[in-house]
Amino acid sequence: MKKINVKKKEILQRAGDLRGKAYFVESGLLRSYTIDEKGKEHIFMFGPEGWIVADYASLDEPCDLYIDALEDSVVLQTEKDGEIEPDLKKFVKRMRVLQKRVIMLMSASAIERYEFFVSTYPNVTQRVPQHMVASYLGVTPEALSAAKSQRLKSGK
Amino acid sequence: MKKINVKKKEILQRAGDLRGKAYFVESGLLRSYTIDEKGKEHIFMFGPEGWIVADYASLDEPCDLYIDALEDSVVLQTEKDGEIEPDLKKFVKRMRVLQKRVIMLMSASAIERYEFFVSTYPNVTQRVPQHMVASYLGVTPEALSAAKSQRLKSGK
DNA sequence: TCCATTTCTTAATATACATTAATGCATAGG
DNA sequence: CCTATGCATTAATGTATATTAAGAAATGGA
Repeated sequence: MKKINVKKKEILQRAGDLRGKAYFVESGLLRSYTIDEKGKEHIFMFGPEGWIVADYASLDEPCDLYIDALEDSVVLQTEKDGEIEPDLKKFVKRMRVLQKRVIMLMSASAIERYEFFVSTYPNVTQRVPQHMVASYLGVTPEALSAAKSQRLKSGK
Repeated sequence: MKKINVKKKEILQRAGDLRGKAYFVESGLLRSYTIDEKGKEHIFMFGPEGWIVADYASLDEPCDLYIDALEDSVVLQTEKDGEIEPDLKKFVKRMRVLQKRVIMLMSASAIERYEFFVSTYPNVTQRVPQHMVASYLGVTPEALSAAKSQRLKSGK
């Protein structure tokens, strides 16, 4: 637990980093964001005073998010220790699922969402009607059906 | 902590309910979802074996989500006690923000997202450039600008 | 078994949003 | 103070997805 001063535009963490920290914002403003394959930024969250900004990658996984400062800020930096309780660990795991879902909803096309869904829930895909999958993805059943048939045509 | 058998199509929880429970799925399949003003369902998550399904409303707030069973299931129902630690409480709060964000991204138009953002971050709106707000909302700066000017024309 | 209902697909049309481009304004830094 | 850069807006065009509608296949309940 270390108090640090951060200058505007300073980058605290990059995607791919291991051992990401958690940042409690005392004053100023942080943000976390991803950069997609096309180089486009997608802001995951803003962190004004009183908020906590962190990547919910597990301890052993690389981060998905960049974190930087939009204003000069004072933040408390804390290690995401391995010593947290099992209850908390479960929460972190579920936060990560949500984090990925948000990023996906902000940036992915219908077919990309579908492929993400299949990899997240491999054994659910065959157990629910497709219109429910569409509802989960945030698209209409018709759009999902069309996207899937298009994928088949264009190889694979 | 109570083990219950749930029949397919049985509804475990409705939006508006107070004191929502958390459900650990031993076998079968649950889902949680919202219903928007137009009556359209938006599935928030599926809960196959091993997953936990719950609404992240605080204890004193009404739930946002319906929870029902897509297959005959066996679930452990646990009270979301007030006796959780402060650390966990913070997590629940942040889960709720994410939950609302996911629902919003699945169902809301650009201008609805903007209004949601302003109410979530009232004191951030004026501190960040609008193109960053757009990035947070998952729309382009141009689309946000157009949506806002359109709202002005059509009364307020 | 049969019928009603649900589910999936396809197609025509509509629409919200993305993309691209140009312009004017504000701002920060030398 | 001047200039380069970032920012917001507007407009023209393109595209992915929504909407609406219809029909065929699958499913479940009586």
